[in-house]
Amino acid sequence: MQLFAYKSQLAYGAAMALNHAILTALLDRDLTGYELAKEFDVSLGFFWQASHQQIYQQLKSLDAEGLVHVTEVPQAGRPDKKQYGITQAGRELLKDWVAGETRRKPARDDLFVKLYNLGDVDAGTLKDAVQKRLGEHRERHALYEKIRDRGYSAPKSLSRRQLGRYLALRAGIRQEQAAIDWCLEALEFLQSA
Amino acid sequence: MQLFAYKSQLAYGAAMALNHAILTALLDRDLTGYELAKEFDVSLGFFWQASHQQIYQQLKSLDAEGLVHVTEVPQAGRPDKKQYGITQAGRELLKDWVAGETRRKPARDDLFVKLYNLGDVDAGTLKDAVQKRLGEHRERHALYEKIRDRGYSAPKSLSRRQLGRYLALRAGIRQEQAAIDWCLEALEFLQSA
DNA sequence: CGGTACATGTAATCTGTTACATGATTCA
DNA sequence: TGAATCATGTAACAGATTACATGTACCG
Repeated sequence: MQLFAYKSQLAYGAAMALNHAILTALLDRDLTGYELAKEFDVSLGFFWQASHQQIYQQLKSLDAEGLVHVTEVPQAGRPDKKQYGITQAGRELLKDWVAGETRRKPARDDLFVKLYNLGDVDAGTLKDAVQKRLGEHRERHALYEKIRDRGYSAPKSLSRRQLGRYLALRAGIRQEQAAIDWCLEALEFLQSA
Repeated sequence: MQLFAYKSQLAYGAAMALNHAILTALLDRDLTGYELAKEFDVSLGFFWQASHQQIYQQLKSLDAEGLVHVTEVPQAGRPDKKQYGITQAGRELLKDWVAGETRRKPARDDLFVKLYNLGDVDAGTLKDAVQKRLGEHRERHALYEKIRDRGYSAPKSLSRRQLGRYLALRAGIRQEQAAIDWCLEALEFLQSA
């Protein structure tokens, strides 16, 4: 019964879900739900976002499946906390997942769907949306570069573990740069539209 | 009661959903569910993907909300079809949506989460995943360029409607190019890891 | 006194995916 | 005969979002 539930949810090659991201975060060190939520606001969260509500629910089910273990830590003055760590079963599941199929998530960006409406709406509205997006991409790009400068100044001599994170960061930097370039191009066209 | 349901689902500034993409597709001309599904395999579907199952369900609820109208077209020899068109209410809702907030979808790409596992798994596995991804991006990039060459050779003299589509396509081209460049960079690093 | 950080959760709803289901026509 | 195209759907489930809920400690 347990086995069946396990198989159906997290079998080899299963689609990516928050579960795998949480287990990945726990490879480094044991974390509380709260700390995990913070991790998903930065770093890993740049590539897989999740809210604290989602995280607490997933931790419960990961625990039920034996993929993480919990230690309750009583605290004076503040709420008790639960520290989660990855189990051997969790590590094995992660490895299988990494070795399995990697599918691209279907693209879903409303800005581009909105652009399909350009013939029927005020161009200024869309120009503003692109302008706003430009700001967001610039901000994110700057953040990524800051992280790179601080922690990855010598990419050729990184540990395997660090290299993975560095490559993900490089992907982020390139994505943001491409988005910035596109916004500038689009704004030029929209200027005269 | 009707109004309440309408408000809660598609109010001004509401989050993007398939509904808006469907209404956008219907701006051009009336379509059947089947044709919409095909549209979501190309063109609009590059920026907002959807399966036929989802589309048929959404069409039903869009009809119930008066945002589209249906004409049943009996056919000899093949199944009858239902042709959908956007209503005035649908057009207004779309306009409000375009004018409303445009939020970035949270990034969720399992490839990058997998890279965080590089310290604990065989590098070859991840190299293969990046290699595969490279092929997908190259294919998609080539497709976008083909579409551009065929329909948008003179971008400076496009109609407003065409310009919107062109800019979305340009975004796609830039995204794919950035992804290709990243894959090549990553492969070089993973070669020696 | 108000805001932020710490700390954890439930419930309802919405959205998307996968599996299942049917049936004719055309082309190789 | 078998695959592709046309044509439409239901049901179950998985995953994500939003709203709601609670309470302490510390800093300004």
